[in-house]
Amino acid sequence: MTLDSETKAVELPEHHGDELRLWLRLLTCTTLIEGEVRSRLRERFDVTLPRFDLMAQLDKVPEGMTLSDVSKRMMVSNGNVTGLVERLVESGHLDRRTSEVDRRVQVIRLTKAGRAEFRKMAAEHELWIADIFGDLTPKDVRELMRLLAKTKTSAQKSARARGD
Amino acid sequence: MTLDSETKAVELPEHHGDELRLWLRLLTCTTLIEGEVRSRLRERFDVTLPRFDLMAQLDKVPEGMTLSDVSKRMMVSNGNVTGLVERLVESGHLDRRTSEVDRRVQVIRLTKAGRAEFRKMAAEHELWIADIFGDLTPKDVRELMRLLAKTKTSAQKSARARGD
DNA sequence: CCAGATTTCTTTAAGTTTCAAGCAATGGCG
DNA sequence: CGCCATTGCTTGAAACTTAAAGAAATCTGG
Repeated sequence: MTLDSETKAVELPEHHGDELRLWLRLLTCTTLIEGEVRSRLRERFDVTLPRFDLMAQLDKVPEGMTLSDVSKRMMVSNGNVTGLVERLVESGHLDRRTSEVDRRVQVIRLTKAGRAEFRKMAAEHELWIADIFGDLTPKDVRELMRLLAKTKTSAQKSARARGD
Repeated sequence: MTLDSETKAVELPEHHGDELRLWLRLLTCTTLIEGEVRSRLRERFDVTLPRFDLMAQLDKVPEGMTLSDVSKRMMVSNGNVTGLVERLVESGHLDRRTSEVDRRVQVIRLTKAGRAEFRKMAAEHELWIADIFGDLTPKDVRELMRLLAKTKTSAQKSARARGD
């Protein structure tokens, strides 16, 4: 019966409300900011957030990336990227070609026009973000960075433990 | 020219990269956790995250809420809620009736079955969240709560300044 | 009372998103 | 070489999401 009581001790209803509240607050913050950025992007540049995000990924890598790379970086499904890229190629923002060393692979890059347009948007976007986080002191920012890094690591560990 | 130089001083290209990096990290964290929760909900209960979230809102208010209330709380559009509710009524989780004092208003509540199913899911959900945030100390949690509250206030202020 | 404004919800179109299934190309191994 | 597992991407179905326009009920100021 010792084992039994020990087992019970571990399974006793613990106090997890704080973590739950933290998660809800994290989600609220992100949703709030995301909505704000989304509506500014639409209003100001008539562009959607996913399009902007995709272009942001590509802007960092002039030589281009494969669809899989994009999909991993954006943490969205492959099929999602296929559709997004389709529309961005259609609108002339992206350039897409099949890799010559591996014909399964599609390499996409920003076109000249796409890059120019993105840079313009990105410059304003950065100001919006600075404004949105405007009440935080540099110390707050550092501290949040640190705690979110820790959170990310913790979440990744938990995901990995379950089997990715 | 004093005014000019003062103006310039304000408009000098400032250092906003930190805020941008913070926003990206915040977004990464949330996306990561959201994806994890989403896939556990599907795997374990074959339910989508939006359905779960909607039921979570309703669980807190046994007498029910209007669609507008839900839409505000979840920070999603009205049309979105209309569709979600439709499917959840269809599946027997929700009960919907027209208010008698205002015939524009639809009041929705969890059905008995819906509530029972939600409670079961919520119990496990809370454990997942605790696990996902498992590396954070109680102090980390408190500090994150505080900083995210500040962030939320700042973001709301910025949104309001633009005109909601 | 009643005309216009507002609120609540639905509808529509376009786009985003996931998951699962499928296809094509590659790479490894016997 | 030839099988077959893997990888990269696309497709298809269902769901989710938004913005915008519309319909119905209510409220408000004259």
